[in-house]
Amino acid sequence: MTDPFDLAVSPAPAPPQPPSPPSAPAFAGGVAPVADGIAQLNEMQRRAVETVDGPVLVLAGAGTGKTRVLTTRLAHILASGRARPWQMLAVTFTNKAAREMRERVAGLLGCSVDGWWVGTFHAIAARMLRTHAERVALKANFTILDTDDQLRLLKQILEARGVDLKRNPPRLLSSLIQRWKDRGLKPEKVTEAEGADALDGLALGVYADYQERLQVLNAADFGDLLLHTLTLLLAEADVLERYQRQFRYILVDEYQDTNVAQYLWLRALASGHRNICCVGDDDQSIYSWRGAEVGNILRFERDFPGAAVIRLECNYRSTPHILAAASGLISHNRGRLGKTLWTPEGEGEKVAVRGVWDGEDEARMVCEEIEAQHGKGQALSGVAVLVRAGFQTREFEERLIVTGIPYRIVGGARFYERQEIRDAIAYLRLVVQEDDDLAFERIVNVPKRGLGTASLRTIHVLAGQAGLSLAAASARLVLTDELKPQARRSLARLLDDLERWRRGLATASPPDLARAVLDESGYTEMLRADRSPEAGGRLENLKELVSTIAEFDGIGGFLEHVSLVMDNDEAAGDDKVSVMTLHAAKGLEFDTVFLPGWEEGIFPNQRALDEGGAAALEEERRLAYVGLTRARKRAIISHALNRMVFGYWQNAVPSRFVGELPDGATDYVAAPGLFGGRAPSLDAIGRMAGPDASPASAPWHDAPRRSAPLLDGVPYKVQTRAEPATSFATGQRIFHQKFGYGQILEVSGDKLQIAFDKAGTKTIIHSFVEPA
DNA sequence: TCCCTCCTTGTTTTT
DNA sequence: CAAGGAGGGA
Repeated sequence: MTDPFDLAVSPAPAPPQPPSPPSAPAFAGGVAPVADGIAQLNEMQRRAVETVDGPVLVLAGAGTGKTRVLTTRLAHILASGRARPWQMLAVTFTNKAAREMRERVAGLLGCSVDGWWVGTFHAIAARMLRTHAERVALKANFTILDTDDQLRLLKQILEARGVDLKRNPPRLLSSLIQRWKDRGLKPEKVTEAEGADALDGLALGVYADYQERLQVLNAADFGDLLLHTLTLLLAEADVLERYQRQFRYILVDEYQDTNVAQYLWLRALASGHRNICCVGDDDQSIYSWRGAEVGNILRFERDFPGAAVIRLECNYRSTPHILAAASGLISHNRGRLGKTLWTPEGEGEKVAVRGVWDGEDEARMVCEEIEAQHGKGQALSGVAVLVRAGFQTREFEERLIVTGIPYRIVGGARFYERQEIRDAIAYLRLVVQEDDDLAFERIVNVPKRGLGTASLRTIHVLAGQAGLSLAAASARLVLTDELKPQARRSLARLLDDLERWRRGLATASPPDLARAVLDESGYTEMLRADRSPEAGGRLENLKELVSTIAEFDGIGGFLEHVSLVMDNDEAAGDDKVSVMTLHAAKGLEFDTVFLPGWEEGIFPNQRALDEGGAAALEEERRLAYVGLTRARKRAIISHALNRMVFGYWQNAVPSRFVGELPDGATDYVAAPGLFGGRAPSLDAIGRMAGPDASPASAPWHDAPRRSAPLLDGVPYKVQTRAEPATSFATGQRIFHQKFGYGQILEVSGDKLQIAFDKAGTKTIIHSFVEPA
């Protein structure tokens, strides 16, 4: 196995940067509020803010004011005149966190933060990459692929290799490739042994093909944003130097969630002045499945010797009982740095643990409790239902509707991932960049234009042979008789439309143009004609999309936003109950938190356990810890005894986590009639769900999937047909697949006038013809 | 080419 | 149980 850290940057032992000359503070108006802000901090927080130079690692437990420290620190550095705004780099993990940081800094300093380097890893990487795209053989206007594009591309590659898609689903390949990228490994960096291991070497080959295709398409996926930027920094000394010099201070949020690529990226940038401050909590590391390395926390002190380590342990959020429950639970984990959270608050309610009959009962119990709380004056916006996996939201949603409690599903099917939105975006992408083959494929027959697989194949063949984009190949094909008249006509129409819209880029306002595209393409009409229940909502979504575009400078800016900010920042202002996954809840807090589905198999999730073993169990436990620590006043855990899984009723064992909660902090109540009216002993639960308990694996986990025998397929090439055209002369006899034999009447460029013996006279591109 | 039906197959978590 | 894909018929 490769040690990814071998990629090390030469540590460029830059001279310790002298403290910047105390220039006039850039934010005269902001200095006083910043001083105020600092004055309100506790001692540890203040140290974390004021230890400005050199490497700093802040271990911040849940609810200890992490975000506050981060934003105050940023503001403090600026207000003290050590750096100008563009000399600060602040990276977060999620868009939500980035947004919050921007808002709070803007509030603190009383100025706009537009254009500052505050954002997610991906957004910042994209920004750097656009500036230096040509260094990694991309053009500055490269497309950022979404998951859907990625899968389609992989599917094409697999098909071209003749691989059985059922045994090697694109999703699996995608995640393997993604994992390599997370570790900062380009195809040539993956070691032989590891490459050969993954799907008998298939995966590595596909990875290489995939990267090649992305290059040709002038596209990058999410992983590439980081990977290419890393390449940039490691291979282009001048680029590295430029950014090292520019970013005098670096702040990193949610540091425990960084993956290897991100870590190397940070280390490269910080290796000169070493002014890097990372804030994280090992107990809240819940993204290892995405390549996050908690080890980065430990590595930090090694790579930045002399780093100041500051612990924030005073919790301002939760009651002692909630804190005790969370601490007790997390203490079952072995691999942790260890923190002791304490709170100045008084007693409060114990954590409620409820046993119920089944999922329906659970939803009913939750809704009744919400109504009761609401009756006592609890705002609904202070209530959250946190589930392990997305599909669990459904039964709550149903019950909430019946009960009439306003709610919002956070993060569910994200706005920009909906089909109609993607289609619309594909149209816009194609208007902006006609070479975008993936967008072309997506919309060429949506709405139906009679351009099915056969026509598309023809287009592909020509595109491959002539090295053209699909749109360019289509433009040539419509001048010939290669396609059926009907297909040819509608393809021509589509190309005309695109051309006209493209001209509109200069003249029409972005929203007007988008509306025109949707109407004139027939997309809107298609939805109107659709009688299915979703159609109405889809039209609504498109309207919303069009109005969103108005907020951006142009279509281009909008598309960048769409690719990177895939969440919809729903107005959180309304008084609604939030329903979301535990992952989505990280960084949030609520008065009342419901934690349903604490059952073996669901939480901890069986699949995670099967794949990740003991380490995965600890991550599940951290997830439980994250869930509990979201609660300010009240936490209600529940488990059902019967659960419908895949259409079958299964009886469920309470989660081992229930048994791990410290007795004194919890209050167990079983629904009347369960356990003969008495609570089961928590010991018993612990025993039932203990490490030895291995509940029957769900049916889909039975046997490890066997990989298909390696099909030594044709190496993937854009070209699907071999020979380049031979030259043709007037009068020559030729043969055509579809039209049969004929004689060439005229040669003009790559087009031939041919009199076919049976099919009449037609115009054909020479590559479809062979000498008779 | 498109539509319908049957069948399989699968549910983490997200930039 | 659902959704999505494959395959067959119009």
